[in-house]
Amino acid sequence: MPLLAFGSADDEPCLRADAARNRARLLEAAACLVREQGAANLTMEAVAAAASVGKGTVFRRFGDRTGLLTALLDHSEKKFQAAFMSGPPPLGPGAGPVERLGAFGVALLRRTGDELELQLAAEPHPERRFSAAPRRVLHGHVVLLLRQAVPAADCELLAQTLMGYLSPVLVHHLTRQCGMPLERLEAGWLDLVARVTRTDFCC
Amino acid sequence: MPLLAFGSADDEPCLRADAARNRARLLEAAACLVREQGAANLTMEAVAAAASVGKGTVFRRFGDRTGLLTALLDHSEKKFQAAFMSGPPPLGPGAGPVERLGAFGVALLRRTGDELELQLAAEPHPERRFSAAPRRVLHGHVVLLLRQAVPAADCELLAQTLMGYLSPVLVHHLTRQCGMPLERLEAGWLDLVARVTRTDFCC
DNA sequence: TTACGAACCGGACCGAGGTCCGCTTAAATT
DNA sequence: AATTTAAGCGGACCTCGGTCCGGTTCGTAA
Repeated sequence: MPLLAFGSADDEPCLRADAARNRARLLEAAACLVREQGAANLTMEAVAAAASVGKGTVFRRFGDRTGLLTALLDHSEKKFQAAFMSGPPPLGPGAGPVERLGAFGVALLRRTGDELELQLAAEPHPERRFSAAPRRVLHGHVVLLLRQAVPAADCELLAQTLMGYLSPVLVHHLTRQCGMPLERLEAGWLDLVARVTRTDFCC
Repeated sequence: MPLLAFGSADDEPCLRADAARNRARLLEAAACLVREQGAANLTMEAVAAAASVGKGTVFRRFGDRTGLLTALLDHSEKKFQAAFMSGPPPLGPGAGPVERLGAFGVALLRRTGDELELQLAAEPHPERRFSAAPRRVLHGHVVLLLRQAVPAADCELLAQTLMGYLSPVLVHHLTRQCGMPLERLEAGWLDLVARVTRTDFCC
């Protein structure tokens, strides 16, 4: 019963030395291939070959294509999570929930705008689309903010609605296929947040 | 230069007799297989075999897997379109835009609830997800109603948001994976419409 | 009736994601 | 150093969506 040391630095622990080395080589090779020929054209076999590794190894380590792409996005993901969970306001704690919600969407839109290729290619299969870890974290955060802003509403559903607006496929469609500038999406987001969180039934 | 007669009854015209016959056989075979083993397990080769037809024929007729599944949904789709475009209120013309919007979502949620399997399996690839014909029709209708209800808003974006709430994958996740009753989704829709279309900045 | 050409057909073929299983090797134990 | 064992490895293999192209058939027009 071997006891393995913790992972060298950043991610999940307990990988054997050779496994960790291969993992790193695979990620590097994948990133390189994505740079060269785009994420959409990335094939698992090419990654394996570029890393001088068997195809099976890729799948054992990352599960499937989506898993590999997601791993490529992991760094940016973690950074973003840190920003809205413990960073400075208005994104992080310290501002009001509605203001944070606005900042959250704008920041996420910009990040998605940058990594669009990867984000699109990394979209999980329908069954996992809402249960994938990164999505759950973002969703949970939105729920949290909504509960503060509009406690009376069905925040689960509202959060799903808002998250839908920020989904990579929609951003891709609106910016690339419809030619909208990202600024319009940002304005749309702020307006949406304002409408959704309007709690008063005055008049 | 042969001139072909119009299609027998319902759909696109100008199919050669044998082609039309094969098309019908394929649809019937596909429907049968879906009934028997579920839409998710439907393979194109099985459909071709069940219809006693070559594989190439299936793809020539329907383009791809999504096209075939979409064709299976075509009847229900047309019926639904007729209902909100020229049917009785509150779904059809005659009621106010907000009321129609509410009825639209509720009706669509119910329809999706029924055909969930098929709707999921028929989801187009990311590039076409928003440009597929059925989606464009529904989206256009929502835009129309929104322009009447909230002319000052960015109705394109608002419509995308609302459509996102009604997307089959989300409905599947909420009802099947989270166990929410459809009624909750319907209530959520009505609330969402109310929030989004609230036009007054009183107080 | 015959001849013609466009539309159609079928199934061999390809590419890529994903699985499987016998072999190898890192690491803990003695 | 020798032993043990679970984790890791690789690449043959499978499935399935999608393409291709030589042969066939339908519909038309002479």
